[in-house]
Amino acid sequence: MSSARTDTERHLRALELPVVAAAEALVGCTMTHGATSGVIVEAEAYHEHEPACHAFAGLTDRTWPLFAAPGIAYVYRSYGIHALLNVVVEPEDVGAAVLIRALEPLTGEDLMRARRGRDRATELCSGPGKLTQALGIELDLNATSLLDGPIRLGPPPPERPLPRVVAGGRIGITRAVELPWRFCAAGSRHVSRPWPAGLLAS
DNA sequence: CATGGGATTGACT
DNA sequence: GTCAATCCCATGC
Repeated sequence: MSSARTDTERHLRALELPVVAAAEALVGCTMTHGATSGVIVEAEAYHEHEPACHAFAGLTDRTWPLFAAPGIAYVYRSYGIHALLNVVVEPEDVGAAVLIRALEPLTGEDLMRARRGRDRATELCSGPGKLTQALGIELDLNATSLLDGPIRLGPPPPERPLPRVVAGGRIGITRAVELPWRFCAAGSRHVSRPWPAGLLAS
């Protein structure tokens, strides 16, 4: 695929892929809620067969959206404080999702600044808890469709080259840390953390 | 039913 | 670098 051409179906194709490929393919796509939107610059894959995934515990009151059809949001409370946004993928009855970890702000930056109480563009959406705050996403949007809204997953912005993607270990987990299931837009200043030296080119 | 910990962030030393 | 905030859920007694 040419990196100089965007693709209006990329987000839809990503929803049909296995979760690791989906996480990589979603980098460069857009996420929109109301007037705010951004380009995904960091995402991580989670799958029920590995212990860092909530779905590892099986089907529960908390995890059921992970086992639902691809294209819905899994939004959960982290550390009692933050709402974290995932894109559910893989067929129904398979628990898998892509955690959206960082966005490059595209529209509604001033509203993001007001919600976040921060000015610099790189402080608005550079973390999974930050971007939900910037976009106004809370737990009431759990299990809603990412194709019909209110939150919308969309294709990469037209006329923008797709980013090169680098892979590395996932952040903030204690189990299955060896899996290189974190994907970042190479060179982006909007990621949650700079990638370590060991990151592999994709 | 009590408890421990977490896919985080921001403030502070 | 350290640490508290804060709450839902899974686990174990």
